[in-house]
Amino acid sequence: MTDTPSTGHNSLNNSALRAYVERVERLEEEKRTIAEDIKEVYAEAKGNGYDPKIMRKIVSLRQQDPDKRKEERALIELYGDALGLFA
Amino acid sequence: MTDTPSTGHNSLNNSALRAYVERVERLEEEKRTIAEDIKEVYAEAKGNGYDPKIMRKIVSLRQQDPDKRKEERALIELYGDALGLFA
Amino acid sequence: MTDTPSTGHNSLNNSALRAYVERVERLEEEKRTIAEDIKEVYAEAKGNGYDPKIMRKIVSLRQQDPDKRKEERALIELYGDALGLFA
Amino acid sequence: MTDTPSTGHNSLNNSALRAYVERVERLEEEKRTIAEDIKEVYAEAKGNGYDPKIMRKIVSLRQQDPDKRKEERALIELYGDALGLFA
DNA sequence: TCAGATAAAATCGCGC
DNA sequence: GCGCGATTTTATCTGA
Repeated sequence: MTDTPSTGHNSLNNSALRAYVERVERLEEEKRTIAEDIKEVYAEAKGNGYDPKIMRKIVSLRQQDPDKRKEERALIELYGDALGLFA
Repeated sequence: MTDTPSTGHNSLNNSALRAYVERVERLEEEKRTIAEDIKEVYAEAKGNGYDPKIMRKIVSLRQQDPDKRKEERALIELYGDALGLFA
Repeated sequence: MTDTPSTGHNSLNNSALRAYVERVERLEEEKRTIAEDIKEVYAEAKGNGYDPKIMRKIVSLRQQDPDKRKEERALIELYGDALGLFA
Repeated sequence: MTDTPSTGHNSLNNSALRAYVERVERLEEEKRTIAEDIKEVYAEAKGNGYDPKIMRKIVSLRQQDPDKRKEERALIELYGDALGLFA
């Protein structure tokens, strides 16, 4: 009495569930691989004297819409100046 | 033989465990309360025309060591310029 | 020409902004303190043989509504069995 | 007419930096795509009556080492019973 | 081994 | 109301 393809004495379609779970798992595996690749790039860059932390910031800045980025920069400047942050 | 209040036949000192857990829970409750207070401050500020997102950045900038902050700013400038980010 | 007595060359009411930011900072400081207290409790518990990771799970389980918790448990059981997870 | 490979009046090798950043960006883009695919799978599963939250737990359980998983389960049981959590 | 940084997951709040 | 995006919390990993 394990799982029988036909009957399904519970309300689950086991094969469908299994298929979904396995698809997710394959995709997660790919994602993990890519994440490792990214780490390697940063490690290599670090080995050549670049600061990975700064690089990460640059990457995230480049992903922003230029206009939004400028506007945000301006606001930070404005608020920061108001508090003497950059004095 | 299940668990009787008096004997304690498993390896756990239940009262000690319970005390730890309850201490954590009280502290977590306090933390939650404060987190809500913080949200309220931002909400109030927003109601008066301040941008909460920018305020959060300002708060986090102010928490950094000024020297570190300046150095990081300079590096971002350097890397960003090298890539034409601020052009 | 409201806010800053002397200069006021920008549209910000500096004192209001400063007040908000400082309120947030005080609250953040309290939150940090409490977070440290929580860590200490776990560290002490660990020193007495309790597993902090498990304790965290227990704390989060206790925060859930009992009915919800039971329902979720049942669903995990159901899905897990369907995939032979607990075999 | 912007960055000249030869002169380098700053300490950065711009092309090397640019190459690293662009490699990261390509990989990040792939990662994002896969993350979206994963969301789609969960959405589709949800459309067929499966609970995505539970599915995520199942996926993460399946990624654990079976022995570790059993041990953790047992500990949660132990601690939970000690606090009357499952009563 | 422990703290700090990074990444993942869960939660929350907004906009459609 | 529901998905989407942002924030926060949790867990993992690295380096001291």
